[in-house]
Amino acid sequence: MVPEETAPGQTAGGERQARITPRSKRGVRTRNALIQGAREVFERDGYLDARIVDISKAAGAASGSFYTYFNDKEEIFAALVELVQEEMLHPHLRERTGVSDPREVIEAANRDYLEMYRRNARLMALFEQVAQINENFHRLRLERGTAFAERNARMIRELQERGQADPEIAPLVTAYALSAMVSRMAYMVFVAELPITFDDLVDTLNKLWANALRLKPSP
Amino acid sequence: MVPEETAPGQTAGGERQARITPRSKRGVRTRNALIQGAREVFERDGYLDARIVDISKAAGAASGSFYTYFNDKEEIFAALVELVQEEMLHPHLRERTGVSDPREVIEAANRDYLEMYRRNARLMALFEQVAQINENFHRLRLERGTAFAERNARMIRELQERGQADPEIAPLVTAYALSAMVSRMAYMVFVAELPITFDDLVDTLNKLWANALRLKPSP
Amino acid sequence: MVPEETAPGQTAGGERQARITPRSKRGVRTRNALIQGAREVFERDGYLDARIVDISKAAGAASGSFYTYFNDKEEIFAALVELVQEEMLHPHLRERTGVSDPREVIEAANRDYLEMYRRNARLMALFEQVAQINENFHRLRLERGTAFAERNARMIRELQERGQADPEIAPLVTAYALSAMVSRMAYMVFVAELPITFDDLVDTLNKLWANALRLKPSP
Amino acid sequence: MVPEETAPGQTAGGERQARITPRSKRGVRTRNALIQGAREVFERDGYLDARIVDISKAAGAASGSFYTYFNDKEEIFAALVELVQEEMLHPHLRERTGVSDPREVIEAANRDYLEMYRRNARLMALFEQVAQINENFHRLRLERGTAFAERNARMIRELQERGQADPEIAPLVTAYALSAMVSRMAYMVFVAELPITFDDLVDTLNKLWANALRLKPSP
DNA sequence: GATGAATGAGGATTCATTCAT
DNA sequence: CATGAATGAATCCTCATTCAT
Repeated sequence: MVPEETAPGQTAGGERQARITPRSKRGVRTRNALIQGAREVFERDGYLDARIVDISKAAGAASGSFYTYFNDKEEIFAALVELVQEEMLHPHLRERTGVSDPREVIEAANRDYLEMYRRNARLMALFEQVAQINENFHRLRLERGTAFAERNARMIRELQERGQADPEIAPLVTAYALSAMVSRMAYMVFVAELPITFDDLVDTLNKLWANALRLKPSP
Repeated sequence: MVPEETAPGQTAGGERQARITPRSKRGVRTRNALIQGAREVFERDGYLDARIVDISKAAGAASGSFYTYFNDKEEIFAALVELVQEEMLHPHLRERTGVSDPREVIEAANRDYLEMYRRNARLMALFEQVAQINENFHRLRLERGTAFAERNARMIRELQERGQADPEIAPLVTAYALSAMVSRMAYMVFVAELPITFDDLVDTLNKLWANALRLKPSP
Repeated sequence: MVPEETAPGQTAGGERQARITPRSKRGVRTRNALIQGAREVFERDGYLDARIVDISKAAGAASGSFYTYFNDKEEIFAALVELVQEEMLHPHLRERTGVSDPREVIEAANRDYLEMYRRNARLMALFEQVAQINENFHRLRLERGTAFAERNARMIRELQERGQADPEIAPLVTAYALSAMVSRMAYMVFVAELPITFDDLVDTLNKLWANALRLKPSP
Repeated sequence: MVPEETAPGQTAGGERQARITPRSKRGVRTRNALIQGAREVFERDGYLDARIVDISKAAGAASGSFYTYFNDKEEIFAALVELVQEEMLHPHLRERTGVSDPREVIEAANRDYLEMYRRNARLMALFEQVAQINENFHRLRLERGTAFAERNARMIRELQERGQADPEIAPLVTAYALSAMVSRMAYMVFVAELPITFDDLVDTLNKLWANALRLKPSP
């Protein structure tokens, strides 16, 4: 029950002269190589120390080629984010049809999120960093988080109405807070490498969610 | 029940040519002016865009004077952090002797933290940013957080032993998680300006803490 | 009585790898499109800011195609000049056979020149600019001007011999000077948009010519 | 009787971050060295091919020092123009008090202008070039020319009123045209090196002025 | 100690020209 | 012939750091 706060999809920010979208096969190859190169360099050096030349070199291209497809670091970062999004959310798609026990839904969502985070730890660290550095991505992440929290808040409200959750807690604030808890812990364990096992993390977070909402125990 | 994760105290990082500690009255004045200038510029432009010249100018000093006292931006930032620490924690000092109800202790601590965060929002935003940018401050914040979480974990363990808290939850992970929740929410409300009132924030976070730990209700 | 100083005909400059002269119908079409594209872009952006890619794009061709026909910007500019020359001089062709009164000849020539300049103001501005930028076109324009001035000088000398013009003035310098006056005024009115009406311009320049040469009044 | 159209004095164009005006003696020296270096390089390579590094090098300074005082080539060019102005107009100041014969006034002015032009031919060529390249200087020159022409037009009108000049010619257009004639000829002789002697040039231009205005002969 | 100018390495960006398809 | 992407040399510009006064 946490935001996919990490993966901005829309273009973040204002445009300058839009660079081309490759028409030829070769163009597509180069553009992709650049994005992969960017990923490599970003993950290795961080956003700030990533230089255009290095990205190009990592892509096996000349530095000028970078500008065929992107205006600057921010733009290729946005492209990377977009590309990586599916990749990251993919196993999230495992169908949970038929699952109706709220506790189970929440637990599965948390686990999925944490697994995704673990798989993409370096990338998530990068997103975290860029959100602190770049206004556009900062905003984007907030918007994601908001959309997500509103969905969760709706769920909490329903549970309250059905008498299955603590009626005293404010749904929206709660939704934000519990998501924040999970995503921040994911950061601390998988990026900052807090020595906590995956299972302890999942278990504890799930229990905390359940307790916090005062969910009725599963039958 | 949250970390003072924000205020590194030891000098963060390795040494180069140590700059002077001012002896003369004039020296002290200049050094302080520089730190205040740094604060001004950091808060206005962010850590990355803060230029040494601007800091010096804001301090009414020549850019060369900067190097009389500091080696670089990182060093003056550390000095700023050190200076600001007391200022930030000040009203935290309100004595809570005699308070023994755990719920009350927790609620007071959360409220204090959130008030401090609100008062120093710009500075906290800055610390958050720098922790993402600078290895040394990143590490420092983790250490703070760890020390803090361990203290909280101890408290949780004691409550569990006294039968006052859910025995199922792992104390350390829980301590980390709940602190993370509070500090992250502080960021989102006071820095990102999520439209949530202060009272709603405090209330909800306190309830979530209490629920999460399954504290027995206050008598 | 002014130079067609604007339209270089010979190729201006040295040779490199000579590009092809199109044989196929398609080739002719592309080459012409490029020249028209060049005109468009030159007039819009000026010579300096005109980029090969833009010229090609304006021609509906790929940037590589440019080099099938031209080596560089200078070369296509020369081609443009050549092409445009006829276009510019066209109504100049109005026959003035039988006209023998020198004053009338001069007045007609001036008027024709000024009309041509007005019609092609953007192009003339461009030529003026390029002559200041490019050595070859600079020289070319001088040569044109010289040829033209010599012709005019001859005319002046004849008038002097026939007692119809001031014998005191040096024919060649005068020829240069009066031409310069007319062409520069054309620039100032039609390019720099000095607020002077066409008729005032023609009239005054004609009177100044007549006065300067001390032509006997028309009978 | 020609414009000092060549020497813009006000700052030409919009500003960015204004660079410093040197406070120290050393600063003044460097700034001047840069302007002299600019002059050297501009005269040698032309405005377009002048590179910042070369200007700095010619000034015996590092390329970064350039930016201490100027934002770009345009700005140092403006400074050069300003500096050079007095230098150029200096002997122009020769008092002509007591001179009242209009013919004499005109002849002296023309001669002064032509001498100035000859002395500063390389610089004047440069100004001519830049006026064709740079919008701001283009405009500036026009303004100068206009102010100048208006003064001359006034003089012509007075002469007409006193019956000393051809009443048929439009004063303003005439003023523009005759100035244009002189300045353009100066360019052609001293820059383009048309093989005309200084005396022939002065004499002829003076005669053409006198004729054009139909000045009464000097007594 | 303070000043403020000088330095120059470092990185971004453009665009003419080439060349494989 | 046409295409359009790739190349990389050439400049511009910033700013941390040094240093003479």
